[in-house]
Amino acid sequence: MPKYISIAKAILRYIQDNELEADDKLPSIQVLAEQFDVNKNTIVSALNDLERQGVIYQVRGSGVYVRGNNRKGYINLLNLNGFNSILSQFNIDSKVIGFELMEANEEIAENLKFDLSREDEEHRVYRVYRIRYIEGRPFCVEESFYAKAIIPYLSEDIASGSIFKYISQDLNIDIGYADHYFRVAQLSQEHAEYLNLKKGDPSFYLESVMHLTNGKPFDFSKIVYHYQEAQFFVQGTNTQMGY
Amino acid sequence: MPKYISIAKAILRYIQDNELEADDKLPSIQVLAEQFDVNKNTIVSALNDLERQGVIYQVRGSGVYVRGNNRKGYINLLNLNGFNSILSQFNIDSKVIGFELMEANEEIAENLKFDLSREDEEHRVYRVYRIRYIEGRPFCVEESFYAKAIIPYLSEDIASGSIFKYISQDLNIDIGYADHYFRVAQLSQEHAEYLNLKKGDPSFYLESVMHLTNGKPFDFSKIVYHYQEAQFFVQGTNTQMGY
DNA sequence: CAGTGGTCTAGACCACTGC
DNA sequence: CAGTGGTCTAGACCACTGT
Repeated sequence: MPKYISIAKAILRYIQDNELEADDKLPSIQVLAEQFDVNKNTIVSALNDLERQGVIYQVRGSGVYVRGNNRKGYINLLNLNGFNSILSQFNIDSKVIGFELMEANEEIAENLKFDLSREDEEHRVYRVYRIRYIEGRPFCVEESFYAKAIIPYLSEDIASGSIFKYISQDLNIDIGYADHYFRVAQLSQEHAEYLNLKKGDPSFYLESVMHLTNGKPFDFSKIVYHYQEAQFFVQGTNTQMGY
Repeated sequence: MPKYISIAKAILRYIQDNELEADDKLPSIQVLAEQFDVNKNTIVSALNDLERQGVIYQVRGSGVYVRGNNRKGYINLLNLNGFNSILSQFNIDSKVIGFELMEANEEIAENLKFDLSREDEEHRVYRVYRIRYIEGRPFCVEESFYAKAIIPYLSEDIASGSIFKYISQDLNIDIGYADHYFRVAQLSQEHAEYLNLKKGDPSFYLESVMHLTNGKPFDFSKIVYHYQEAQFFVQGTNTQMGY
């Protein structure tokens, strides 16, 4: 692991352990460089990483401050698949209600960038259909498709836990980035039953495509959230690049 | 403007002008450094910026690739307030239905971090209530509160255009970061009328707090989106910092 | 193994804040 | 004006990809 990442982790731990709140000041870059015995630029990299994740903000000429969110009960949308798993203070549990190895249909192929006209390509996907619970309450219904070409093995047992953890830690596959698309929709009868709601109730509908670090998509997911449990937040940082 | 920012802009323009698509390859860092006549590290900074914005992805040992196209008709959530305004290919129009200078109530004070017990502090905010149209269709109802201490002047006329542009370009105020909180809700009678929908219809409800680069919040907004028009996307990048 | 991205250092200079 | 963050350079070395 690069120095700047482990330093970023250490700073994050420092913030959490000392229960620093929003707008509390961190030591200066110079001091941090001395403490960690690295060059100033390495600290700058670590801080840029933390800034990007919404942990801190930096003010030129002044100092480095804790950004700290946030409202309780809101879930970081960019956190969903294990990304930036800071503050994932929730107990997540899963019940698998469908599991199979199947051929990709058109929708799946498009999102996972399969070329269905090629015979020599692996077009099978693991389909995982599960209800996820947060602190014991039904939270969302998730239908995920994992490219077998990239995820060679998956089982119902694994799917009942954290698939993300299995992929990144056991298979040692590097997850790179994800695209999330979402909108509001109305519940179908089936989804309503799983979520203890009524047909036609509003719902939060999310589609995600996850990619490896080399740009290959390996997971396409469709998730229907319980509208009373699903409260999200996203932290944005300006980039000077507008216009 | 820093070199790496203008280089990032140039690269983005290059991608757009040449209509590069997802997974197309960019010149190597070395080549870019020669072309722009800067040090390799400056190119690295520019590319990191573009990566953070979801424009490209980098593969070690291989090259730099365009991350590219999102689905059409989806709006970048982090784009809403002028952030990363790449691909803002929409015509946005506004009709002001309420405008006043008022005292902050508790909710506003909390979000803008006013200390209401202090007599010497400016607690007034500009309240802007407007309907926003996208390509002529009602898109959302927005109620925004701008801290007068930071935004000294605002008018109904300005509010009918882009307030963001006014703040950043005319007032020359540096916008730093924003927190977005959202969930699904049901429409009130009033909102339904503005959006040409029915009371009780599902809606996408967003609250945002925008901050200056020095961490001071200056805008608190509550936005109700038309559930058929509001389709969003967010691009996430993994950070190696999980767990 | 040649080419490419990723990290790190040492040092310089600049822009800004706050006393 | 001292301190702090922001940018940039020159150069070194490492990790990985693809042929």
